[in-house]
Amino acid sequence: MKIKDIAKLAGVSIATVSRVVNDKPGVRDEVREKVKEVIKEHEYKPNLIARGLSSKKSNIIGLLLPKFTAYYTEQVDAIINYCNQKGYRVMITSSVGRFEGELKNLNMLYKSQVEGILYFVGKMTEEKKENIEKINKEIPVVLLDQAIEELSIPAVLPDNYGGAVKAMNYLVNSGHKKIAFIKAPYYDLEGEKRYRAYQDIMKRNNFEIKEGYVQGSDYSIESGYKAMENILSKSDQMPTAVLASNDGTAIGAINYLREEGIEVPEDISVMGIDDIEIAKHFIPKLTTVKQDLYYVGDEAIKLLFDYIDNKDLKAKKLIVEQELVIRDSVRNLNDKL
Amino acid sequence: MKIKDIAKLAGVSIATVSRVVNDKPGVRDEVREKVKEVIKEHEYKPNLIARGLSSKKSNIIGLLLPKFTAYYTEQVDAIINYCNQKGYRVMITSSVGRFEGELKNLNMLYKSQVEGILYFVGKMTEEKKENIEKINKEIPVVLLDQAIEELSIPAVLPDNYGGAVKAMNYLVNSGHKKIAFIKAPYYDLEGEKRYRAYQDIMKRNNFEIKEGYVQGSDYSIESGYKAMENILSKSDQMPTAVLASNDGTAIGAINYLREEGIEVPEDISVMGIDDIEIAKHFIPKLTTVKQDLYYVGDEAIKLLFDYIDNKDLKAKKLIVEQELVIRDSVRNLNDKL
DNA sequence: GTGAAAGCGCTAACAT
DNA sequence: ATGTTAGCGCTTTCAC
Repeated sequence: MKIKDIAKLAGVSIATVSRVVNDKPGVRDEVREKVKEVIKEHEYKPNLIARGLSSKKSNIIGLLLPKFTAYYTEQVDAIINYCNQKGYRVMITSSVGRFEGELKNLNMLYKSQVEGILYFVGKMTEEKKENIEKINKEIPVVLLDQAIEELSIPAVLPDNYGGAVKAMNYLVNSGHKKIAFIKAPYYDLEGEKRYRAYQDIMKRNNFEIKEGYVQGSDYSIESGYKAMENILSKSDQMPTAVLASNDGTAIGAINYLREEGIEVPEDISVMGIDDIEIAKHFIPKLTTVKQDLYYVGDEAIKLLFDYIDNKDLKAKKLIVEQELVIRDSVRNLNDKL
Repeated sequence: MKIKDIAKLAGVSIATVSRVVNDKPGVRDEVREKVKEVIKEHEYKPNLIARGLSSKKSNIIGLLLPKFTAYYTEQVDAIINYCNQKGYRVMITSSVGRFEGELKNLNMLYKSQVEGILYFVGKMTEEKKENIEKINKEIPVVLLDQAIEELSIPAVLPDNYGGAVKAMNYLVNSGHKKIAFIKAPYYDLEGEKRYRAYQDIMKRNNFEIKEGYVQGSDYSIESGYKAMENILSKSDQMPTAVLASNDGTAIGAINYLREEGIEVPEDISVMGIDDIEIAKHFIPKLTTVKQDLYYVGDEAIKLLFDYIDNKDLKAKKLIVEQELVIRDSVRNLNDKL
């Protein structure tokens, strides 16, 4: 069934059918009803590809992810919901970490005539920056996870600096002075902000960052376990608390401590960042800083549509606040045990 | 840049450009090189929408999910990877649980001329069955999560019955006789199979399913907590082990037990199903049955392509085996403590 | 081996 | 208010 068939069946021209399909004015109610009837009876469904070609508007939003992991589900969920509800379709792409794949996928979206791209940056590189800048000249792009400081491209980011500050202040207010830190991978610019927050708060309080207190991770639970091991083995003074860059590494750290017979939070306090689902069910329930990822996704897609509607919009960088979630993994040293 | 511009620039016809773009024969090497050069220089990228209309082949696969949750990430990851690598794009859709939304999304995929649909069924209803049957007459559909017994539609399913049997046998071999069960939600047909396995194994061993031993859940951690509470309060004889329908409810159950001061696995053993990421990091490390979801997704997309290539293929229902993962949450009653 | 031309199924400008 | 028609950017016969 195509528009031509419906036109013939309804005894009108294809232009008229097109008008009623698209709810456009200029058709007598009587005729409109008749056409609608025929459409319904024959279950006519317009070919969106043809429509796209003709109208030069695809009604498709492109999504570009590095590897597809649980971290993205809420954001992607928000994006899909918003688009589907608005009558937009979303084309999703993931690059399994390899950069060539990412470039290929970016081009695929471009060739698909998507109206805008939501780009989850993941690991930022110079090459990537160039490509993003280039594509953004043709198609509106909104960045997630990481912004490009020097470029005027809209982005929505969690307030990682502010969130880490909140975490650190909570630790400090709970009486902790010897605080260790599990770092994000080096390429995560946003992770660097958390590290800066850690350093700033330590400095502001005149707490010394002892040797061995800062250990790296790749955000995995396993790397958190390893980092905790390093903190203990490489510090001559045991910390009373450790702030992990995400909940996963916090969980890994706790696991290591337990295996060593060190109680959390009695002996050492551990704090995470993210508030992933398991955080509130882990034992001890994880004290962390919440990042509302559904909200982040929602804001990002809205920003993208703003940007599509008004390409000249000043590129806006939206910072989403994080909020402290106090649970059981941090001990208040001011209290008696 | 469109094909016409390239043709002019290269001094050939658009047909020739089309041939080289699509790596088709019938072009002198010399000319082919020349055209490629021009394409490269001007970064010409073919408009896939136009190609789709002209060739009547969209190169798009549709994905239909109920709500988008962490459970789907691995499967979706596998699907996207496979498609992207094959030069296919994937259009993703999620229905936030509401059925009207699902029907709308199904039509959206249809109108988008997708070449095949991967349908994560979630909750099965009569209405849904009809719609699936109908759409499958036009577009190849492969079902995930749940099959429709009476319809000849390909599906790939985890072997939920077999998996639960493995879990139960492990419990039995570990000396457990008083085994409780946390059920899946009623609408999950696959969950029912796990329940049947539980009943069958209990019966085969002449173990009594005591009152209160079977409690419902909605798969959430919270509902597992609640189910465990019910098991304890409604049974006059405490079980020595409980099999949960998924890892989430197993974790909820363990949390409840710990709060009650009941040790796992010393006092009560708890076993899950799924092997979600946190399972191996939870304390105690969760004994469970592994369902390789990446594999499931991979098989599903392969099956879909088979189906697309050969629509008359006898609809195949692929059952993916599950495997026992022994960790620390089940006690062997045959051992001394 | 190469090009001209006829669509693909729509939308949108232009007539009427 | 309705119809005619010219594209949209490609692929694909069919001639040459």
